[in-house]
Amino acid sequence: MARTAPEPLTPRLSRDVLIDACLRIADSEGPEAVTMRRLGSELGVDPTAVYRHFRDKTELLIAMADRLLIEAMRGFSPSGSWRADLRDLATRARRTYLAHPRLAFLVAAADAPLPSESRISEMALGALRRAGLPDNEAVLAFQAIEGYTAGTSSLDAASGPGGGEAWRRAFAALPEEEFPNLSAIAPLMYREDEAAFEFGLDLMLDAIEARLEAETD
Amino acid sequence: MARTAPEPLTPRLSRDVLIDACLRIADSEGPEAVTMRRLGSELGVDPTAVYRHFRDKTELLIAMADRLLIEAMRGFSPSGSWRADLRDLATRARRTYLAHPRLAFLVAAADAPLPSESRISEMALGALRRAGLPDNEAVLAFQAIEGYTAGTSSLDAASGPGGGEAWRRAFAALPEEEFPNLSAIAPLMYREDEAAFEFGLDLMLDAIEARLEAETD
DNA sequence: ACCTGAACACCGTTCAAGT
DNA sequence: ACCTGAACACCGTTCAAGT
Repeated sequence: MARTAPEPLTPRLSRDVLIDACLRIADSEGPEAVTMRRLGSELGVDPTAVYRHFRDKTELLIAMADRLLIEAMRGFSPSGSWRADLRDLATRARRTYLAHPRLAFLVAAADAPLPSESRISEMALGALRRAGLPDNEAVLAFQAIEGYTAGTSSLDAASGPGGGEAWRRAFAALPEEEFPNLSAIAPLMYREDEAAFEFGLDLMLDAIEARLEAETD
Repeated sequence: MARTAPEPLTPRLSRDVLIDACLRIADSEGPEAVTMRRLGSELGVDPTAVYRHFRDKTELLIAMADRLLIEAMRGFSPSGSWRADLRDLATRARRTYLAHPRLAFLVAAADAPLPSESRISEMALGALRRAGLPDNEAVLAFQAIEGYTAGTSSLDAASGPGGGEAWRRAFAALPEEEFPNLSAIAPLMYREDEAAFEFGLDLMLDAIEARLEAETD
């Protein structure tokens, strides 16, 4: 009798399908929920099937990071203002790191730059050189802004939501004689992560601008 | 017959003894080696004995972080120059975060400020207020500098030693037409984490200084 | 009061086996 | 070529029991 066609030739898994599942789990249940077993259950597949497509979990997460950073930069194009460009790039990266607290660490610990990272670096270095910064300073400024953006955003993401309130209360409760500054300023502390991030970014950009003016004198 | 004295009244464990053991293990084998079982073997004690002194592992690591930050600030005293003070505080904190890559995350995720952190905040806010910054700006500047220092240092610590060399090679190998800036600058990238950190810190301090001068005009 | 030890509910990963 | 499933070597933590 007629035999049915041989078993499915199309693989059920692929790198993209796995990355999609990672993102779905991370977004709905948090990054700590992304385990091989959870991934297997999400896709109705044995947990160890993942190893047919990625060497290990780190390689999978790195691929996810690359996807997220590419997505974050989609549609960016230089505006004519180096300052606006750097702000735009930093803001896009920040949003990604806020949504995925562990991403920056993964990227930093990788043993090669992600493709997305090369593209971001290219764009940011382009902005700094167009601004007129000499190459040696462009590198230092790039590293400073990159570290600031990735670092502060990751730490902001790690601090629990509504954590600011608890810290203000703790600071306000400290003895005034020993902590005169903190006592006085307590009500203002950690109110707006976003404002603090932009303040610090603008400090750096202001100083770069001042440096450029000094050099053209 | 004479009975020996009752069993040892002095506990074999204490919070300080456990923190010491953590530091010994972290320094010699890296932070990932600090497990409850390893802690037990280090002290010749059952791994679960730790729970008599700390609620969970996080509480233990937070106590370790507090110890390290107190140690880092030992001997600091205001110099008369707000700028030198902030630089000194940031450099001390950076050294600690470089030596312990996960510390900043722990501190950020804690549900209350560490005692050491209150003291550091008090000193840094004092410097910014002495500089002449209004309170609302002092808070933002403090948060920016704190995040920059903790963030970049933690990320620098996470990147493998000698990682810079691999990244330079990868950047140099990119197609020049698509990555003109990165190709040109590749040999200069990620050469000196320390120089980049100080460059970024000085950018922020320069901008704060400029702001102060503008306000007194 | 403090520590032990078995046990539980997890991890990432390897490897021989299936289809 | 791709997936399964048992197994290994780990984790943090709980709880009843010992002394």
